[in-house]
Parts: sequence; structure tokens; C-alpha cells
Amino acid sequence: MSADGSKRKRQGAKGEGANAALQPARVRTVKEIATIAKVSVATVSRALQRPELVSEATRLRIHEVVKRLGYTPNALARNLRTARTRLIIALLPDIANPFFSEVIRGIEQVAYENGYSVLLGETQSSLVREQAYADMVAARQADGIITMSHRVPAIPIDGRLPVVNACEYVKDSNISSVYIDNVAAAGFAVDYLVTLGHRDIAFIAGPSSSPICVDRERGYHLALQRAKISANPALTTVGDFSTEAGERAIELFLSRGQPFSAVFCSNDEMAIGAMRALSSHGLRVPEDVSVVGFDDIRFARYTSPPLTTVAQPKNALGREAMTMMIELLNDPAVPPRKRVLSADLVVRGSTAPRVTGRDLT
Amino acid sequence: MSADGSKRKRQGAKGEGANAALQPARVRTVKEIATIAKVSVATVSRALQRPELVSEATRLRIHEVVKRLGYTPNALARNLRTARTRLIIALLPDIANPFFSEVIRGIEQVAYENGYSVLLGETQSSLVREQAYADMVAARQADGIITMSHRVPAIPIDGRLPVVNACEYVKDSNISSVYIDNVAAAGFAVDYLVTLGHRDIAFIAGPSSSPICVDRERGYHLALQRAKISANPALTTVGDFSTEAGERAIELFLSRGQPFSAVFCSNDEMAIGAMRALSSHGLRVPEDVSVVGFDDIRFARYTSPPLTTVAQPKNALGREAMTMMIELLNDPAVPPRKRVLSADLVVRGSTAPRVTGRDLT
DNA sequence: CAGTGCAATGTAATGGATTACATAAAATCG
DNA sequence: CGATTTTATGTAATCCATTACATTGCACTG
Repeated sequence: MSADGSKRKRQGAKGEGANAALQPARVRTVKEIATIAKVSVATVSRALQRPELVSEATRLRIHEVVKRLGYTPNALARNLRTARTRLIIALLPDIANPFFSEVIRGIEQVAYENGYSVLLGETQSSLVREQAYADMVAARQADGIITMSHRVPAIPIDGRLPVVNACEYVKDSNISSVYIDNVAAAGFAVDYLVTLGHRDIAFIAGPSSSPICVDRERGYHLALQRAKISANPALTTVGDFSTEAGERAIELFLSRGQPFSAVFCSNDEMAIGAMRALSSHGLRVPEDVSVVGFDDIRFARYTSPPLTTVAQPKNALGREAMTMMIELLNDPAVPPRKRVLSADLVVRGSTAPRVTGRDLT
Repeated sequence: MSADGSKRKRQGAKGEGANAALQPARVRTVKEIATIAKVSVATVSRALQRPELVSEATRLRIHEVVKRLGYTPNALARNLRTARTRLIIALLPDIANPFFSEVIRGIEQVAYENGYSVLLGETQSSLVREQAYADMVAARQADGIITMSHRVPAIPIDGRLPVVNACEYVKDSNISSVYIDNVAAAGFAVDYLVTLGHRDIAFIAGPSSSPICVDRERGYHLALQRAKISANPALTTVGDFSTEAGERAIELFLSRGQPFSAVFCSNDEMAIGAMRALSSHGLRVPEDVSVVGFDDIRFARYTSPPLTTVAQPKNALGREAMTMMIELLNDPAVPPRKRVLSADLVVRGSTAPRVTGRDLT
């Protein structure tokens, strides 16, 4: 190629470029970029994906054209070819539950550090919706799923199961999971109530379909045993994690006429509902009844009194979940791991020593 | 083809199927399904996409094979070919803010009704993250974006801009938007405080970068004018929507020594922070100071006292946003619309008539 | 200076579906 | 019954980027 030749060609390219700039931005393809930059599609792709394989002059020229024309490679085509999307779906039952926010943040941090994106799916605990998101993985629209529910959707691809369970876990499953030691955590909370002198400790459980709720209940019972208190079945009920469920639970306990001086709730929202129901019955928290929640959601410190609760290491749960997911994607052969973190009791104003002779009758 | 021939072939197919069932589920392609079902790829595709084009016998046979082998079409390939993903990204600044939950729910309802899926992106109000999600649309991984922030990301494809603005809007933009009449809504709230006898009404504004916050401030000022009250600049400050900002605002007002008997806040979280700060200074809500929030988040009814606030029609905002998005995707030529909904004041316990002679000094 | 290796680039196959167009078979019509 | 339409199916092009493999040119070695 003579100097003349290449010069003429470059002018040609400029002409096309100017022309293109006049039209409303169109969608570009590698092919167009290649033509305009006077190289092959392979070189354009390399210039963008692995610049070190392309000579500096060519690389600069290509980048200039890409920038000038506002070219964005079609991710569908790319992902189809490479069979990965670098996209992870995080499934949460309820975005209205602030507990998950910080977990998500942990997930996103690690994802970002590793070049992954995260999209959130709200399932409202519906199996159908969970499966719909799982199907997106089966259909190769995402690389994996981090689920925060106790059900693990089926994703039949290659025998691999790019699923990680965060906050919850499934008994006897071989799914990588991160969660806290719920038995111990619930135990701490109840132990604390015991040290405050409480003996009639009510318990608002979560749905028994969820293993972590079973664990919390178990922690409650073990703590009572440690304190040589016999559990009173009339002071236990099940709620669905909503504030309303917390209110209903208190109504129920009161209607049963069983005295109690403390309530341990399986999550903060139910604790908030419980506090509301108690005060609407003229019972003061913590003077008449101590209340302990679970999770340490953001609002827990804004209730009045501020809520004593079990603080889950939310950020760490999220980070660990995403770390596991990346491990799994990098090497599908790594065996599933279960990682158990620990939780702390945060003492605020909703708990106080039992005042003797003050039990409700 | 003789009866014999087809019989033999069918047996063959059965053999392959059984064989496949023994192996761990592999990823299937149309091609394999076609081979096993003894049809062409086109027929398989038709049987799945437009069953009416395929004879019943063939359709059933294909569906049987699809089901038996657990075949899921590769969405990347499909989307690449059809140039649509039926996926919408909903961008929200902060998933921890419960205000958005219900908006999302409205979005998802309409999406579902129309065969779309929604994935959520949390931006933390970061431009970089907003743009990253926008790029997913440019890269054809999603069809459009519903953003709940006051910035509209650039998505240069075909001159179209598949973006809808929900809850917020951008001044002078030609983006379809749904939001409430914030001037009027804020006006109602302040009018109400005026009718309760309040005259020294403090205001905690939201970030002035957001037009809706400017509107709320404007509503506040207009209401004061209507009541012939001159605004006291010392009783206005700006917060960032967090509970902490609400607390700081009250500290500030108190430190300025300006008397006030009511506070109007640009969102509920700041109102919650304000209540907390007030009570930690020994001021009772509503006896000493009335507090009004904005949004009516779920927790608003669980504060003590329950929060009086402006209820946005959250579900309707979401539904309308998604409806607009679908319109836009179906016909890129439809001109952008702005839809303004109205909001109601919900009176709860955090507001009370001003007690004369009770102004703070 | 022939031979080897490397750097830069190109050609063409590939990923997995959809669909325009073509064809064969069956149904309908005059 | 031949002509025409309809129905069912197949063949092959297409969407767009990545990448294995091929090719070219040049530098370096013995």
C-alpha cells in the first residue's frame, strides 16, 4: 500500500464519518466500525476486548471511531458467543423489608469489585416468581442467582446449579449458603431477658417453613431450658414477619390471659407491631413488657423506645454470598460450602429488668 | 416414508431420549429437539412461539420432547434475533427507602400483565451506576428504563429514548413522566397546619437538585402566603432524605432559638428523625410540636405518635409509569406525556392544634 | 541469507434462535 | 378432474460479536 493509497482511503473514511454524524444516532455494529476504521471486525473486537493484541496506531484509530459514532457492542451477541453475562440476579422476598437492603449492598460491593452487575428480583415469596427468575438463568440471561429465601429454584443447566443461598438455607441441600447461627443468636437474646429477671417470655415465631425460623425457635427453647424455665405453649405463636402479625400475636397472648413480662420476636417488624399493640393496650415498653426483635433493621433505632434486637451482620452476609457465587462461577467443580456467621445482641431501650409483682394477669 | 420406517425411527428417538435422561441434564438447543422430534428447527420454533401454525400431532410431539428433555430456549439468541428482551430495568436511588417498594409493585403488576419482566437496579444516586444500567439498554440487554431519580441517563439508540420517569421529573425534558402535584400536596399539608392554628411552621426541604423538592418548597411558601404568614428563613433547611438529616435539622432550628410549633418535612424518614430529635430534647409530639411528613411509607403508622403525612398514590405511580413504558416500546413515535396524579393528606397522631402560649423560646 | 518466531491482522466458523421464502401436500372450487 | 388456495413443513439467511486458525511481514539468530 502506497502512502497515497492510504491517504485517499483515510479521506474516504472521514467523509463517511461526517455523514453519519449528521443522521440521528443509529445503532452501530462491529462491521460498520471495521469498515470505517479500515480494519477487519476481528481487529475491532480485539481493540475493545484485548487491546494489547492490537498495534497502538490501529487501536487509537478504532477507539476514535468507536467514540465518535457512540458504538456500544451488542451484549446479547457477545453473551451468546461467550456464554456468560456477568450478571447476577439477587432474589429477595420483599424489597419493603429493610433488612435486605444492607445485604444487597454487600452483594453489590463484591460484584462490582469483580466486574459483575447485580439486578434485583422481588419474589413476594411466590414460587412462580422465583421460578420465573430462575428461568432467566436457564435461558442464559444471567449467570447465577443469589436467593434470600428458603426455597431454591431449579435451574437445570449442565448439572451445575449456579445458586447461592444468603441469610436463609435449605436443610440437607448441597447449595452454598451463608447465614448466621440462628440458634445461638436467639439464645443470646433470650438469655439476656433471663438475666433481666424475666421468666414468662413470650415468643413470636416466623413461618416454620423457613429453617432459620425453626432455628430461632429452637434457640428460644434451649435458652429456656438453660434457665430451667418450662416453656409455656400459650406464649408462643407464629407470624408472617409483618408488623400486623406482631400486633395479632400480642392480641392473642393477651386474650389467652397468660401473664408475660417479655416478648421475643423473630424479626424486627413483628417486634414493632408488638410494641404498638402493647401500647395500645396501655402496656408500657419496657416497664411492663420488654420486647426484643431480630435483624436490626434501620428503623429499629427509631422506634420509641428504640428496639433491642439481634443484629445480623448484613453487609458480611451479602459480601460472602457474592464471593461464593463468583467462586462457583469460576469453577463449577468447587464443592458447596456453608458459612455460618455470628450475630450480636444490640441492647437499646425496649428491654428492662423485670419489676417483680408486675406480671400481667 | 413407510409405516415400518417411521416406526423404526420413533423407536430410535425413544432410545435417544432414555439415554439422555440418564445423563445429567445437558443444555439443549432447538437443533437437538428438532432431530429428536423428527422435524426441522423451524417447526420446533413455531411449535413454541406460534403453535397455531403447527399441526396438532406435531405440536404435541414437540412439546413432549421439550418437556422430557427440559429444554429452555436460549433467550440471548432469541433476543438477539428479535431485538427485544421484554425486560425493563427499574432504577431506584435506594432500596432501603420503603417509599419505592409500592411503586415497584405497581410497575411489576402492569409489567406482568403485559408479559414483561422487571429487574431492579439500585443507584445510590450515583451517576456512574445510573449510566451503567442505562448502558445495559444501549447494549440491548433490556428494553427500557423506568427511573425514579431526577436525572435521566443517556441511552443513544436509534434516536429513541426508552426511558420513563416515575415519581420525579426533569424540567424541560421530553421524557414521559408520572408524578404528583407536589406544589399542591405540600400546600395541603401546610394549610392543614395553619387551620390547626400554627403560624411558626418550620420546613425541612429535600435536595434542591430535585425538581419535586423545589415544588414541595414552593407549595410550602404558597401556603404561607395564603395564610398571610411571612416565611422565616431561619426555619427552613435542607436535608438529604435520611432520618439523620431530620435530626440535624431539628438541632439546627433549636440552636437558632427560633420558636416553632410545627415542622413540615419533605419525606417521612426526615420526619421520623425530626420526631426523634424533638423528643430527645424533651419536646412532645404533637403537644409541643406538630410534625408532618411526606410519602406515607409503611412505617409512618408505626411511629409514636403515628405520623401525619402526605400519601402519594404509590401503586398508581408505578402502574402508570409501566403503562407509559409499554406504550413507548410499542410505538416509539408516541409523544412523551407528563401525567400528574394527586396526593392526599393522611392525618394521624403527630399533629394537633397549637396550644397558645406554648411556642418554644 | 535461509530459517524461526513473533506481532499484527484478516477470514470464516461459531453461538442458538427466528423467520423470509420455498416447497409439498391437502383442501376447495368451478 | 385440473386449477387454486390453504396448511404444514423445510431450507437457509439473519441477528452481532468473538475467536480459532490462517496469513503476512518483519526482526532476529546461527
